Amino acid sequence: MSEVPHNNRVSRPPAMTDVARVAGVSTQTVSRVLRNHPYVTDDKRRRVLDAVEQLGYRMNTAAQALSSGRTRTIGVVSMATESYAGAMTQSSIERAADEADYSVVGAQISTLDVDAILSALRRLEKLGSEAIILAVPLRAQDRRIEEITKRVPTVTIGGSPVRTARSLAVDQREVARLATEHLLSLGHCTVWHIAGPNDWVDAVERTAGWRDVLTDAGLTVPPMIHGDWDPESGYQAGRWLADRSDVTAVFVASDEMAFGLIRALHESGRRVPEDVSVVGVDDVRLAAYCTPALTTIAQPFAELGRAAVASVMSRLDEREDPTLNLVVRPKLIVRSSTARKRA
Amino acid sequence: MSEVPHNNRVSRPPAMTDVARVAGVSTQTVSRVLRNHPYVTDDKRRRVLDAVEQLGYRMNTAAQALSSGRTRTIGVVSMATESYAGAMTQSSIERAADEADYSVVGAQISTLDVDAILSALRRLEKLGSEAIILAVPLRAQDRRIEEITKRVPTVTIGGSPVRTARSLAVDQREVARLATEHLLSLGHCTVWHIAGPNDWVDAVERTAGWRDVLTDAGLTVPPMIHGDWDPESGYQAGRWLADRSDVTAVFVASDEMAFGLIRALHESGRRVPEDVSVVGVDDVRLAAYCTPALTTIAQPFAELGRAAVASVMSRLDEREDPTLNLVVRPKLIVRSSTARKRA
DNA sequence: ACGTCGTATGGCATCGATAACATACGGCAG
DNA sequence: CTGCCGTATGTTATCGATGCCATACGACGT
Repeated sequence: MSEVPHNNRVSRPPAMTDVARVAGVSTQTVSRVLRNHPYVTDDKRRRVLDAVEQLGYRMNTAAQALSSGRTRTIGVVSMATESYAGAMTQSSIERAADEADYSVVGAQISTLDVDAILSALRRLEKLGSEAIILAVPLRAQDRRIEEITKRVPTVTIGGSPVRTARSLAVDQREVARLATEHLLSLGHCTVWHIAGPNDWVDAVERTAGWRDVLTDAGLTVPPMIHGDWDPESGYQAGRWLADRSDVTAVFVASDEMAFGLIRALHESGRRVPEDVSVVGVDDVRLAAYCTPALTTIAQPFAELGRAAVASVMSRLDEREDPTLNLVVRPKLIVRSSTARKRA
Repeated sequence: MSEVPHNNRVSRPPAMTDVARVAGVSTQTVSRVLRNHPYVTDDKRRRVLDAVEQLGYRMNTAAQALSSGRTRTIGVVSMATESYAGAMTQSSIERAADEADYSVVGAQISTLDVDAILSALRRLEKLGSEAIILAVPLRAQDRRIEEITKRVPTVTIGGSPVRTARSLAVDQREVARLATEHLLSLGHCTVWHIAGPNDWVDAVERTAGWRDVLTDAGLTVPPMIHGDWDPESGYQAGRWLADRSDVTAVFVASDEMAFGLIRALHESGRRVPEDVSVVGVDDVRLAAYCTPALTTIAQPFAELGRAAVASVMSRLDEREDPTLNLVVRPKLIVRSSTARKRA
């Protein structure tokens, strides 16, 4: 052995050989103890554990990954984690992974296109992610993406189903249906809609659900307005809607835009819910506390994140996927931003 | 060489030797090309790159980490990333790290105590994090934590300064001062305070700042109420405050609690801002769009996250820390929840 | 008494990349 | 013409852990 190790670190943290030497066993036995393999006597097991304790030894993840081919890491591709839904999902994924003793590496994309997603996926694959959770609202399917998801077990959350991946999502048409039917049931003649951006599946699905309900009921479908999820865009939409006295019910694709809308209506002297009923989506934490308290559709983000982790875990362990029959239902929460249409 | 590699994978992804063989050079040359080392002729460089392209080769991170001792990974310990502040910080860190071509592994803790933080830190260290960003509002100092931060470059965000780590934070006393002085300047006789939990530094600092301003002005310090950051706790506090007619100005330690408070006041028939002025902290996205639009103290979370990354990066590269003279200032944003005290 | 089996343990090659060292070559100063 | 130096490239040991195989030992059935 030369004086200086090739990577030039002078004093290195204890390695398995150190533990083995102190415990008077082979590295192989140390390895077995640490991974709870059978065929180790209690005596040696104890000596190894003592040595580990004494040296403050912790296993080198890189070496383990290289040798075993397993990284105990899952990758998460996401977008807009600073939004309520994004943050909730991300955070529940991390907690669930943590419980399974897996680490999470994130790859955030800032633009919603195939190239961005691809580069994120490639990065995660290179890092050796054993599984990937794809939590982007991508609509397009892409062959190159599917190639990667064929190699590494993938679950998509809320994105369009990649053919080769398991897909978990709240049914966004159902979300729209709940909202729209709630408004119709209050006697409104039709329901207006402030949609999210067209490249988000969720947005498109909500729009479709909204349109379906109206069409099925034989009602006219009012022109749709597009927002960008930001409250400001809801506000702008509201400025425009406030002038039209025939607007009495609006389904807004997100709570944040909904509050923007309500503010605009308020400023124009149209009261919510007396003059206009508003339903949002997400049930953000402030929904119940702003005025008026917002009627909205809650989505089980945390459950979705947990389910995503459970699903990929089951695939890694070659167990049956516990989420196969899982149905995550959106839920209408009626508060004070909706009311029966005035005569 | 045996037929089956020891880790039992049948067809492995291309390794550097494969690239070397195809390009007709040694692995060393491949390595040099990939890391832009000098002393490689253009001819070979091209052949290597071609081979890389042809094989779809990507370097094995685990092997690289093991061999070089560098993981290009930074760890982030955080709490409550589903809150606005947490999500913003986390997300800005990831973006900044990404630009430096570093990956981020997160370690979320669910309880705010030294043991939780320690185990998170240990996990990150074991994963080989080259640097750690400690974004928890821990108050206590702890020797075991400092031991780790001595080994791996650490920046704390918004936590109490660990002696061995660089600390970045918005001055929370200043936050409180801005809020309290704003309210006093509107003619209020004193300012009430809904604080955050006592184990959060930020909360304690805000309380201290609030108390200082009142004391310096020779005013009586009203009893303080503790919340838990959740809007509901602001609401509960509001139920209690609403009965006291001498309450005309409240500084709330977070926007979410502030909206809870406002709702409670509203329900009790006390108007904001006519009867009671309210200032929050954070400037959440909805602050400007709920009614009344909330006067609040904005904090530059994104800037803080970027600065944290810049700081640890500079230490890894042994450059001068660009954030040494960085001052991140909170900013008062006056909206409609505060008004001059009525005569 | 002896082969067999299950338990317990160690030796060695290996994963994929990098650092350190060795080597080969061409140009240029003396 | 020789020796030295900078460029260009290959060889080998190494990082730290694991898989596979060999081996050793005691118990047990025959």
